[in-house]
Amino acid sequence: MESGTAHRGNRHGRSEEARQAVLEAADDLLAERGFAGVTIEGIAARAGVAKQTIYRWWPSKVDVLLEAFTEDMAQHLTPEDHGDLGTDLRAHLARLAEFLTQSDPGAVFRALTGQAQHDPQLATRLRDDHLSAQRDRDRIPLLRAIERGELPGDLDVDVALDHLVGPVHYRVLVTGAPVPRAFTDDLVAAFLHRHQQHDQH
Amino acid sequence: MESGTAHRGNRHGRSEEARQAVLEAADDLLAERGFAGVTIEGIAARAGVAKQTIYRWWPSKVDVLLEAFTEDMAQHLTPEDHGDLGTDLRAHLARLAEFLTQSDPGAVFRALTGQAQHDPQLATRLRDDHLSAQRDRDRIPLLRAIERGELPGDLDVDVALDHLVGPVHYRVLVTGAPVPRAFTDDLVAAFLHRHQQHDQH
Amino acid sequence: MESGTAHRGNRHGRSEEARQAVLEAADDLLAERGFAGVTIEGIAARAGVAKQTIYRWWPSKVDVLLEAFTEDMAQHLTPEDHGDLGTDLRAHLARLAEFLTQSDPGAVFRALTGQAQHDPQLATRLRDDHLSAQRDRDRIPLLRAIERGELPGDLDVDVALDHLVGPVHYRVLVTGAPVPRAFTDDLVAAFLHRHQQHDQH
Amino acid sequence: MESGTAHRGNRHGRSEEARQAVLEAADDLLAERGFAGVTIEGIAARAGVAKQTIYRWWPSKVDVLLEAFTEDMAQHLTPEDHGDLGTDLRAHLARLAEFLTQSDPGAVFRALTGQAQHDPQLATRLRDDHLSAQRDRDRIPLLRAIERGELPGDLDVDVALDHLVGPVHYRVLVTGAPVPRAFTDDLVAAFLHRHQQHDQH
DNA sequence: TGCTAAGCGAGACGGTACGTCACGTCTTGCG
DNA sequence: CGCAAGACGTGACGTACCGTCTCGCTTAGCA
Repeated sequence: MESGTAHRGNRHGRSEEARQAVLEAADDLLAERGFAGVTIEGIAARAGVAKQTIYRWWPSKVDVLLEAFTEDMAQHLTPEDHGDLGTDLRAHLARLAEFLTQSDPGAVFRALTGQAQHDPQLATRLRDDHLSAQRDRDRIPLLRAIERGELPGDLDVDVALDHLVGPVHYRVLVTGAPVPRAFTDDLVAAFLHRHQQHDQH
Repeated sequence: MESGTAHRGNRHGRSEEARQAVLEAADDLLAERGFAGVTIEGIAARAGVAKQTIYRWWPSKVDVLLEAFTEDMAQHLTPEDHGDLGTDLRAHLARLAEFLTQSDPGAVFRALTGQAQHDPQLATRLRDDHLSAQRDRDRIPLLRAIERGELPGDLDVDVALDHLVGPVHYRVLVTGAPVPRAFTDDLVAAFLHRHQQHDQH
Repeated sequence: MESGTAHRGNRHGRSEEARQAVLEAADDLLAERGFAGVTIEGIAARAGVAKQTIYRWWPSKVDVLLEAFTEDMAQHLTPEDHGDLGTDLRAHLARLAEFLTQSDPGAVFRALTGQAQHDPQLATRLRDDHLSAQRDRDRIPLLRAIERGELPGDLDVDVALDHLVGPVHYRVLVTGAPVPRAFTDDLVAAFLHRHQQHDQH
Repeated sequence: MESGTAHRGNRHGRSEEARQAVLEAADDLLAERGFAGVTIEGIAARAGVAKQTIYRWWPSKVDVLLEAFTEDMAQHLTPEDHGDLGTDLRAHLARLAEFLTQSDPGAVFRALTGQAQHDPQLATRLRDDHLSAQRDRDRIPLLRAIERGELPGDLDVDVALDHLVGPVHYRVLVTGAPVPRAFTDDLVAAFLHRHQQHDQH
């Protein structure tokens, strides 16, 4: 885009080159030195970019991380359709656990969620711009199951979601315990046991 | 002990007066200005204490908050015994929700948990020194129920706990959604439905 | 040069405005509160300048004073030519005494010379960068007199200078005795008596 | 004195042991790290003495150094009587030069004189308590010469002294030039040339 | 084909907080 | 009652980043 040519200084708007360098530098610094080690000065130095260029396009360092984060999130965590609620949920929760505990964008998510505890504005932005989209994706298997008649039509989908993904986030953010497949499968089992007992077998 | 006399600087060690002033100042600053507004300089100024006195006894501001937090936590969140699992759990989860969302030490907990996402050492300390004690308290109603025969002896208590308190923490730390009594009661209902089905109806 | 425009922070380097404010503040503080009262923090506060700006350009407070001193010194203490050795020397020594005991830059000189007793590096710098230039100026009347034939060509000019200015510095730095015109005139008389005895009477 | 027994804590007055340890520690620190490296805390630590013990007996670190200095000074620099003014003066100035440039107490003298440029109170104390005694000793050869008739009775002895010792101090404190025997002998020669010309032949 | 305006790198600036050092005062318990 | 020990309030140190600013270079699109 932008005609594709690299350039330093022009009148066509921002340099895509600089933007990418900033996002990568921020990601790298987070991985290498943790959240506190991400500083505007550090990003600028590592990206070979002027501080002013960062301030021109991002209000703060969390915004840089948010943008870096956004690019990666949707690819992961879009649930597939296996035609069966239990299979869908087991697969999705397992992917969620792996995303949160293993992936680089998962690390960014944890850092941003941590920072959001200190910064209500960030919390709001994180929820509105990013988590709500993810919640929408999370909802898909349940809505499909309702359509299929596997779940009652009056199910409170949001509460159901909290029961399913809540314990996973709790382990990741609070106890630090691992989130093995057995744990996520058991969550799904509990959920199905409650809401599908009469339909089962 | 020590006959209770206040003293400022002597060979018996630290001034209890200064210690209390620091802890209170840190708590107040967290409540008023958030985690970023808690500063060693700010604590010192508000507590009427020298910076050096803080550095003498606490390695960092999170250690001050941790100590302040410890003093408050146990009082809250020790579950009572109503002789009935459902009643115990409903009461305990409601108290937990209220602690996390309404109380001052709950705010400290959220801040420390947030910071722990950036600082693995803090995460470890928080879990080992504080959360594990709370987990032990959380376990009490379940263990009592097992003794009473209300729950099967082979129940995985830790997993059960994650199912119960996980969604509450998830709402508090991630979605920011409120945690009303209906939500916690429903968590308990789901739990009882699964593990006490034979006794029900 | 540079068209003389003031500027605060740009790639051409430092702000002349800030530089002047720092030098003046340092001078003022020395005059008002003495050497111990000259503080980087104090200079910064009085000059309305950030501490970092001082550290960026001067390694220590003595360097600030040295620079402030340099600006003032040459104006004073450049000997005039009266065409006569005795007149030249009497005028020059009187000016020196007045400079050392009465003037602000004289106070800076005393402070720096005092500090140089504690700091050999400063001593070297003070001698090489500043005192040697002054010694060169001091030498002028003697060299002119040699050219005129008033003094023998083989006179050891450096030793002669020590005889002339040494007692003045001694009173200023050590005994604290006043240095009246009679004292400096007498020094000149002693000097002329020794080296011009054939011309006398 | 003090009954001679070493003691830690008693009611017989101060501990001579502690006093000596403090003076030695101060001297050592001055030699090893310079004036800025002499701190009350450092003296206390090295002497194995409590800070309070130092503050009890000395108002400041310069007082410690002053006391250490006093013990050494008189031994040096008491002029001998050779029966001849020129011999007396040449010997005395040579001893003075050696004291100032080579000896440990000479280093203390330079440090204290340096500090006196920043601290008028110290300057006064230094002059009244120490330099005036030395001036008295310096005067002896001249007074003896006046008695012997080698010098006129109306000689201004103080001015004469300044002419003799001033250039030596100037080299030591200001230019840092060496003070060889030739320099001091020449000072004496100049002095004798002026005041004894009629007696010479 | 030069003019001109926007994005860029560089980096100085006024600030705030950091964590350290030494100050001089104090309070205690031992000898 | 002098002493060792050492905690205390105070204030300056020198450093790291913050977010703002000014500058000169580079480059495209317009004149």
